[in-house]
Amino acid sequence: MDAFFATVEQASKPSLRGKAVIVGGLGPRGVVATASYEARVFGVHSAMPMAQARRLAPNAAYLVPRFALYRSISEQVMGLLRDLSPLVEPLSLDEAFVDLEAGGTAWDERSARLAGAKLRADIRAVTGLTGSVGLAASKMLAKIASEQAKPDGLVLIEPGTERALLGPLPVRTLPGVGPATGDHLRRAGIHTVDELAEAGEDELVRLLGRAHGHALYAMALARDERPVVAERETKSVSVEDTYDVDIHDRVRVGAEVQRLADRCVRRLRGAGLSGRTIVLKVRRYDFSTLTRSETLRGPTDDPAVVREAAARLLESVDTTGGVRLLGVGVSGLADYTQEDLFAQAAGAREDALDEEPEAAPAEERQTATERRWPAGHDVRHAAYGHGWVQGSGLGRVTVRFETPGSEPGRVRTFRIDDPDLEPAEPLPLVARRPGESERAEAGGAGSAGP
DNA sequence: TCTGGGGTCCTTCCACCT
DNA sequence: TCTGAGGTGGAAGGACCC
Repeated sequence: MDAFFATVEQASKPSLRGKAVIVGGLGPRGVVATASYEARVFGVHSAMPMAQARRLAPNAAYLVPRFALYRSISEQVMGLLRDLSPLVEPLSLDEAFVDLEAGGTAWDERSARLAGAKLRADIRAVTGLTGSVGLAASKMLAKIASEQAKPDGLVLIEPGTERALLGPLPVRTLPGVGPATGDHLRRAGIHTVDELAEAGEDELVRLLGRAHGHALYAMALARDERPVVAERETKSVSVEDTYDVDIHDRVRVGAEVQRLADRCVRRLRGAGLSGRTIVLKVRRYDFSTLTRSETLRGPTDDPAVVREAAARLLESVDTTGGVRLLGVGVSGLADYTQEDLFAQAAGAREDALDEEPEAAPAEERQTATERRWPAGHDVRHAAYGHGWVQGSGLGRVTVRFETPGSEPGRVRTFRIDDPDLEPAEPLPLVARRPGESERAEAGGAGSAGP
């Protein structure tokens, strides 16, 4: 999908179409999750600090992500992919590999192009959004082709042309070559994929280590035999929070770790999992990050056990100077627990989790009324109907009244405690016609969160 | 300028065992 | 009895991806 989060927001908000839209964390330490193509013209891109984005594109629309909505649209698209083949490997909410051969698509250029074109048309019909398709003989090449196809295109790499196509490209084009590896190679005088291949396997292993060196050499020769894997087991579950202001108070740090442990266990249980290794992550005031971990005798999903382990791990960490991020994770996962066998926790197994619904820390410092109006979220007004929050502050909330199918709408401002105004569910991006398929129904606003 | 959140995989080091 | 090799598991850190 093209600039997925930003495109969804433009589709649901007519006044933002053709405009610079930036989705991400809006706090003082937020970063850009997705920038619309209009915003990229100003130099804004993913992972950029939000403060920098605001300087580059001061007039862009800034919105917080609505993951529940993105997830529901993602499910619609993944459904279309599974219509093509049983072998679908999702990479993220907006990207997946599909093994067309396993789905019965004939192994020739024309059939592949037809399948890709039909998919793009289906995605547009079902979601109203554009998607790009890369067709090639391997996952690496399909990925590169899809990058070249963006936005709203289809690129096919013909068998036999792979090395000629890859050769002149910068090494950073290859998946797995990030800033650090890119720098490393540049210092060794390697800039293009051709130069990577010329360097030879031994040299790459010497430079980058065994696994990375072998893998990169194979990719430079356009060799990639990795199969499309439909089911991937989860290996770890973790939660983390970056705080708007560094935390210095050791007691508060301890309390935050306990909250994170509870949140992590809630996620763990939600997935029907338990785990043996508890990991504490601390990012200090100077951005140095350290982790401490402890492996239990058996897997647990007991909040008390995870809390205790996290607290023990925290004891070995110096937090003077302040912490900007805390995280708690569980790995070594299993789908059973051994509490009964090993009695990790003395005393009764308590389920304090359900009793204390907790708020996200970024929201914690806001008042209850302010918290109801995050920028970009949907609302309904008793008199004016459906709209979305354009901004709020100083006791006021500004709402633009429009829907995915309407013309750009008008803006009105209300008091944040206006009784006629309430949060609303997102509307479907594509109007449903009578008798439309189950999938469009299931993927619509119905399953999206508040 | 000042760096999110949720993951995966790899490397290095160390302890322990055979 | 001492020493070394090699495997394994855990801990910690780093790179990368979206």
